[in-house]
Amino acid sequence: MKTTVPKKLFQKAEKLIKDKSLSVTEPRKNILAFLLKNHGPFSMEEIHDGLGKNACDLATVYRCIVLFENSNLVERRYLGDEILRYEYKDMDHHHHHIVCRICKSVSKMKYCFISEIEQMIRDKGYSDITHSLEFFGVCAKCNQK
Amino acid sequence: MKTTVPKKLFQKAEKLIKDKSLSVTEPRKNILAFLLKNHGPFSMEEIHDGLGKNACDLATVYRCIVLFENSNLVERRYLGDEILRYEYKDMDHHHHHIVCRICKSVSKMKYCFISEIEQMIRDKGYSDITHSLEFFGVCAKCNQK
DNA sequence: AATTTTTTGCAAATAATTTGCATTAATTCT
DNA sequence: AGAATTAATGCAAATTATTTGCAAAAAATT
Repeated sequence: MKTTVPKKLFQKAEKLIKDKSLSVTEPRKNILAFLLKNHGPFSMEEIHDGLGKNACDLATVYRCIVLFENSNLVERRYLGDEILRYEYKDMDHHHHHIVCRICKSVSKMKYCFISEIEQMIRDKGYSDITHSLEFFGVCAKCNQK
Repeated sequence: MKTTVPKKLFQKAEKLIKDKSLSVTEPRKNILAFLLKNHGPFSMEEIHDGLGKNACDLATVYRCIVLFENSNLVERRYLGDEILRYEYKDMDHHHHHIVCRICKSVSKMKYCFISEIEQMIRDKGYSDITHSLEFFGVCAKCNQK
């Protein structure tokens, strides 16, 4: 991954962090800017590598991602293997993923109509309902082989 | 957990294992019977403990569960924390879960109408589609406190 | 600019999962 | 059914992933 991140995204990252009243540090800016640039989701290691070596310690990635997750800036994804991955949580673009079981490619799915189910759950007395929805399959390319 | 498992379930477990042409061993029977008796889903440790001490080694639980998963006898669940859990995969009773974010209680949800989405994904060239769908919220009890 | 508070890097600790291998158990083959 | 073969298990050790303590560095506050 390891791509150059435009200055604009650093500024956006900085603003997002500030708006959550978190202190703005180099590692945090780098990590969030990386996630703004690249859709992911990425594992901790992938994020660490993506920043380029010596950007910050892996332990710092763990700490920042957990912080971002608690601040609702980052969303954790479970994609069927044992690795947890993270991506920027864009409130305006709720979506899910389709993961190929063979090549592990991930493609975005913007459709999601489970609000009816959520309403049912709300009727049972639950509040603050969220969901996790991912699809798995064998993609067209892998089917050809 | 650690409940006594009726003989009938041991026999059912044995049959299920045999039908997948896997060798039938004590640990495998115990583990599957435990999952037939208790809904779960359970972590590796919970399964191990549930069998009663000295039933088999924890490493054996890992090996058996992975085997069962590959044979489609057991289903892996991601419930929002970092622990993966497993339950018996009853082909006739596809379902999902609602997890309370506070007390972690898990309740079953038999509703699932995402076949339309799966069709869309199929149209994109994917095959063998499955999905993972879990809901999270704060349950009625926890809301009272 | 100085002080206080928070975060980071590094190393070490912990926890989770996997593996090698000798032993034991299950299956297969007379 | 019993011997031979194959596969699974237990145990310990190795590996991997994640977390933590603490001194140093950086950010926020004054």
